[in-house]
Amino acid sequence: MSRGGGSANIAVELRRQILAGDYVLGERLPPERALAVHFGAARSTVREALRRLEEIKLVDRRVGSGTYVSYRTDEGSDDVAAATSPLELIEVRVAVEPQMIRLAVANAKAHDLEHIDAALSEVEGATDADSFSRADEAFHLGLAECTQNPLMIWLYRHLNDVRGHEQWHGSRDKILTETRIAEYNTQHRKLALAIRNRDAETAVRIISEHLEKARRDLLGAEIY
Amino acid sequence: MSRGGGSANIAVELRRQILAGDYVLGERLPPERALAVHFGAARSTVREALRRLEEIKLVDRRVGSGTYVSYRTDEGSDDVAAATSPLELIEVRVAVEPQMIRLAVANAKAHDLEHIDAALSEVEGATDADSFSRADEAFHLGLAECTQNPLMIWLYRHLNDVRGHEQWHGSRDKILTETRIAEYNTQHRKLALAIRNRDAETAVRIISEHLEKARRDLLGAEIY
DNA sequence: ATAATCTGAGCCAATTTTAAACCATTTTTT
DNA sequence: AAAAAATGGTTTAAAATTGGCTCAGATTAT
Repeated sequence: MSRGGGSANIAVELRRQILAGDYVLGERLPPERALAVHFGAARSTVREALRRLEEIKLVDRRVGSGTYVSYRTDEGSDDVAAATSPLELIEVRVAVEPQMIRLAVANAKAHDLEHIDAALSEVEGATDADSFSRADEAFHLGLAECTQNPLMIWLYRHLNDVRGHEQWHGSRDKILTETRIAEYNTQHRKLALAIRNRDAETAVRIISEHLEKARRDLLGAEIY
Repeated sequence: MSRGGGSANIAVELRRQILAGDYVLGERLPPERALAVHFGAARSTVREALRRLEEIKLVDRRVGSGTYVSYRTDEGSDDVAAATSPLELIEVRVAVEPQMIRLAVANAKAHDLEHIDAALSEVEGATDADSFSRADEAFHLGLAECTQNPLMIWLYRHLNDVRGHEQWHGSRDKILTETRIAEYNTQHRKLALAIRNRDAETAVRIISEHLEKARRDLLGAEIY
């Protein structure tokens, strides 16, 4: 009981392309004659393949017009994280965080400072790169929360999403050596202190150094 | 020139660009005759594609004027927009834009500069508060695009979403007097020039003044 | 061998695309 | 204020494109 050869394979390939989003909802597939050439098959064979796709409601065929995709793919996925390089993220953080710290110093409440201290303990207790990264994200988000600015908090959550994207995990282990983690933590502690002391200039200076260091460490790692 | 296709695929491609934010709310699409050349199709075919976009309320067409995007990429940021006050938005912009401008000066390409100039004309041509606001958003987004940093562009799009939120419309007419619009436009023009001259320090100074002025105008309006 | 499938070609009917010209409105320039 | 240019709206007829269909022969799998 063979389930057809050529037409089945063509159907599978076209189905794959549609599901992969190569063709999106409403888009017209190439004409049958063109598909025939492309797949090196007879038009009748392509037609059989298209008939199957039509059967499972993946496409819709109209005489004189064409074959159209009638399947909706998930298009709302976040591809920003994928499109953003580590260096580009640092660029944005350099733009955002210094002024964010200034607002944090100005607006942090006692409750926020406690939160920061808790996050600080967390990040200082982290040993491996993975747990450090997560704790570091939480610490910086804590800084964002100090600003009391919902937009700033929302924004920083998304920066963290980008940080947490797959793409990072590769080089991260190279960057986050024990030495560097210790250095980052020194800066974290100084930063938390400066905020507690309402010392904006010192805090801004430290966060700038912090990010500059992150940038250097990153560039150093990317050489290899 | 995208895929051969026909009006359906032209519509799909334009829809994709609008949803991706390549064209922002209120921005004018290229004229039908230009799109026809670009897609290698007859004007009638492009018109058919635009007719579909109009049908689903993605664009708005005005005789003698052009085809305009009437879709705002709103998703998810609605809650933040509602929770963010005008002053809080300015705070975030103050944090983001100066460094953003620095990156813009460093990375802007000829194509971006043209885009900036077009946006500048648009914003200078605006008379009422509504069209000025939209054009102003497009102008600043153009600055973000100069950075070539996808995360920065994504970020600024969302800042624009917040700006465009209903909450603003109330006080906007009080703030955007003719005098102020003229003042803003003076700064816009100087800013565009500084970027073209690759003069980072001047550009940063102007954007800082620009935002500081916006903050002052806002605070002045909120007294009443 | 037999059955199923594929091939290649031709024709049909429906639909879309093209091309050109002209109009109405808006925008820009003079 | 007037003129020129730009832009979307409309019409028309011809040409090109496209899926639907048939059929005889070749190929392939069982």
